[in-house]
Amino acid sequence: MLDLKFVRSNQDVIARMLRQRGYDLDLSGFRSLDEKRRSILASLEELRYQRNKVSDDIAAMKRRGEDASSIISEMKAVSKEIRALEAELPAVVDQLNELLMHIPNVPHESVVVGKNADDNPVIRRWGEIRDFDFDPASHWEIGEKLNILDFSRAAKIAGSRFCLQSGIGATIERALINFMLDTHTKRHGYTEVLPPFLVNSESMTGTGQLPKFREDLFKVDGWDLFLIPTAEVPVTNIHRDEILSIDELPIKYVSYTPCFRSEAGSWGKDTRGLVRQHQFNKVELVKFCCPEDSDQELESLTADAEGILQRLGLPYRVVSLCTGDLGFSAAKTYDIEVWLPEQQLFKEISSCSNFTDFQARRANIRFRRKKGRGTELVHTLNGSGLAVGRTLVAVLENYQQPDGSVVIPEALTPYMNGLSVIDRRE
RNA sequence: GGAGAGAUGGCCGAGUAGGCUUAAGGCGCUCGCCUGCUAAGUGAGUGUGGGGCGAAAGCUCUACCGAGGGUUCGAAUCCCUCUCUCUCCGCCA
Repeated sequence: MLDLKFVRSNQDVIARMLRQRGYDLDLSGFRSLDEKRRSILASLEELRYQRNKVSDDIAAMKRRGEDASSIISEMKAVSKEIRALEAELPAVVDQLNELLMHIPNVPHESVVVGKNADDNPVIRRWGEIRDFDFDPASHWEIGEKLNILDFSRAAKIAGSRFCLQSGIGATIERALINFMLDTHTKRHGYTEVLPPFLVNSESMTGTGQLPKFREDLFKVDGWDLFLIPTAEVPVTNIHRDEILSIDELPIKYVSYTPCFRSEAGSWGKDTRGLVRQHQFNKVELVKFCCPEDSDQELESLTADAEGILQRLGLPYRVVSLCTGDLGFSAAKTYDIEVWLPEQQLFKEISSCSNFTDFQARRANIRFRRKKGRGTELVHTLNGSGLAVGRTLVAVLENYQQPDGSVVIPEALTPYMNGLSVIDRRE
């Protein structure tokens, strides 16, 4: 959510921003709603002032034992007026908030203007794409042959877009999770958190999934609880409605959670394999920092995520999302895309974003500086570090051998009880 | 699930037969003073959101005592509903 005062005095900036993002949003009602709100507030506060003052007079008269009945009946009318205005206000405020909640964040000045993903500039590449002397197989073929991925039984248990991993398939998932958590806690200085996997609607609103993206969520029937689509939701909400001390900043959390997404609107996309599932594991990085540090924190957060791919020896590239491809709450986003040899393309494996104060305003997360009074909103950032399922896809496909076995990256073998090759077992 | 107790500022903690409460007092913090340094002492200041005035520093009004309703001229205080925490009992991985 943007600042009301900012929107009020920067209508032209907002309009240009909406155009660049490809949004069609009518803001014509904003000014009149805003003025209506302020005029109601002005008369309301004037009346309250009067009421407070006269109430003191009544108290004083009563203490002196005087008769106050005529003033009291006078104030009855004032109170009635106050109640009428109080009843009028919420509807106006709600409409104004509704409008504000649907305005996306202002892109960072370094974000290029573009229509869609085709306009995303590639920032850098890392690693060498392996030259296969055979036709590389897809991860689902590899996984089913090795007896570690079982999509048909998962469909029986739960339906499409689920996977059952067994034996080494379960172990390597756990190994990847532990490898990522250890790397981020020991090498990159993050604090590990294990949050609830179900959250209430306030939390979903705080990070922006509600009200706009309800369709993407699984809701628990009969409860105000949703399955989390990403650890970003519970972890960012850790500090909802808090005022942090500047000494605590930056706060860096790493969190493993399963993620649950309905994937409404992506029917027919990535229907096979692990790439797009209703449930997948993810290790997420979340930061809270001072406004002046968030540009740099985004760079280091992205580098931390890249570090995982580098240690696993998986080739990737980093793209910067253009205005047309940028998410609703983000001011700037780097996507890290890993190379998948079977499809011959780079596939998103991490998305690292700076939300500036956009999420913090909605979730009411502030901090106080040592000198100077008042509070400021923190900046929040997050990024996958990494999507575990897609990392497994990349490992299986990039490390496959002609005989159908898969070499385990060196960094991972300590987490695999020393196992260095996944082979067909009887 | 049953019975009881509770929720007050950054923290602790008073305050409920409604009105001199502008939410006492303490801790912490900030800025002074004082003393070789530290500690102690001492003086002042110190919540958040919103509105208005102002170039600004600031001034002023208003709301906020877990959340939401209600009673009243007036609610931290009385009534109702809900949420959460604690104690005991029951059930349970």
